[in-house]
Amino acid sequence: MSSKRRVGIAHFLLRTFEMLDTPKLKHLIEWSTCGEMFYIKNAREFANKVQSRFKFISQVLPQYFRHRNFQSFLRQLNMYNFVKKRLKNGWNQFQHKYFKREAKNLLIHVHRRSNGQQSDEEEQTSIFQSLLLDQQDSIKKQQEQLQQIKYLQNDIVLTSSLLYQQSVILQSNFQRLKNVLSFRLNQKLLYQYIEEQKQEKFLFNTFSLLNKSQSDSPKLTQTILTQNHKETDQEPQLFVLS
Amino acid sequence: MSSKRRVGIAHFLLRTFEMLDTPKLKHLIEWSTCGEMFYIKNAREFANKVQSRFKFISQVLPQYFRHRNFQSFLRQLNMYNFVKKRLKNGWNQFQHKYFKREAKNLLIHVHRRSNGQQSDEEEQTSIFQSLLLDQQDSIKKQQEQLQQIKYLQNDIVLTSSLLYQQSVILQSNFQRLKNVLSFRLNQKLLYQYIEEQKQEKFLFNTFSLLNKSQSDSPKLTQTILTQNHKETDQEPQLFVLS
DNA sequence: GGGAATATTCCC
DNA sequence: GGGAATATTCCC
Repeated sequence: MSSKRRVGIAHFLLRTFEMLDTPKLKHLIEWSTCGEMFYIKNAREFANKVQSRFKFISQVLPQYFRHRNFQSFLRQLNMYNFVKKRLKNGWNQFQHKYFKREAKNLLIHVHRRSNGQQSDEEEQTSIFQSLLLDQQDSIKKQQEQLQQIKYLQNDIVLTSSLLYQQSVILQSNFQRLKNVLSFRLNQKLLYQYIEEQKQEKFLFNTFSLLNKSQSDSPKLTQTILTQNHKETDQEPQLFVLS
Repeated sequence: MSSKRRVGIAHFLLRTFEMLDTPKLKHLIEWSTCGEMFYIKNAREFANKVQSRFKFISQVLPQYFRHRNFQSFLRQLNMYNFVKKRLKNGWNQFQHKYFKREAKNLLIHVHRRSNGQQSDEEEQTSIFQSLLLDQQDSIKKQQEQLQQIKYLQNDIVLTSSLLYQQSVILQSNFQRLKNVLSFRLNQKLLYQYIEEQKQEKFLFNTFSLLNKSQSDSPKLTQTILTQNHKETDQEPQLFVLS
């Protein structure tokens, strides 16, 4: 029956998919949010007809095909049975059952039409397998993202922990200095010191508030507090002059 | 042909799946790492035969079935054509083609055996659809996880930033205090102060080292440093007595 | 070299 | 949008 079919994916489909995968072209050609269809936003510029005095502004179509005619591009889409729709804002919307952002493996099922109509029946099993492969790709990508986030999170926890250590010890230094000063310094110096205390206390309160609002995930804060508490062997409280 | 098949999923399968989904039971019944099979680690306790003087320690089987006999549980697994294997460490391993952690929708294809052998042929399409649904579930769950992690990470970055602010301002206070002291205090007090300086410098160096080692993800540190730098309008350097 | 599929152009 | 001619590629 359909044993004559090409093995690979049509060049036209690959190039078009490639275009859609190029962030720099988002202002001209872009997937819909859900990735089920795509838009061509400015056919003129997309086809590279915009001329600025002596040279073309962009080089889109000819970068991907051997021409710079929007009509030819349309003709191809048509041969592959894409459904075109003209949107109110002037964009062209194109859609195909097997042409989706998250399902590159489905491309193999997009067939060029030769004579009249093409046979609508496909090897359903083969299509399912393509879908499965695409989904597996998605899962793999997400897992990689997760792994990277985890690594970064470890770094962040470490950084936070050290920052907290530093602040606790600084506080402790302040404490000792204060003890000395309370005996030795004159009244004027004490006033200045009190001002600094207020400032410090304000910061500490800010931080406490932040902790409270993180009720969804108190783990990090918990970790930092306990961890450092042990090491410094000192209450991370603020001392009060009185 | 196979039009006689049950509509829903067998209660036994659902309950067993549920058990495996219960973290508190991980010491008794748990999926393998890959989720392709599961283990029962202590048949005796799992079946709720362990008695501590006057009462049963756990209440596993009877929470899910109307009995507390491991043999009955085994019989069910057997009727559903699970493959049993006894591991060296005493655990029981069970496996079924369509009973997998990440493929709950496949459960519909686990059939109870009525007479001799069950028919091995399945509606392949239906199975593919189940697999697709399961994978979609996985993808959706992971996306939600990713989103939550991203939110948390934002919070953490904010926390770190505030902590760093605090430490920089404390350092600056120290600086000012030192300037006063260098005029007013006697020699003995200065010595003590120098000691504190050393301690603080040690911490700061430690922190600097940490930053260096984070070459894989220097973004956070970068953010913190620049952000705070602007706000305090002061070099976060250590001052030296000389 | 040449059949056949795909790509591009032309035109109604 | 789609038929048809031509151009190009692929492959035996």
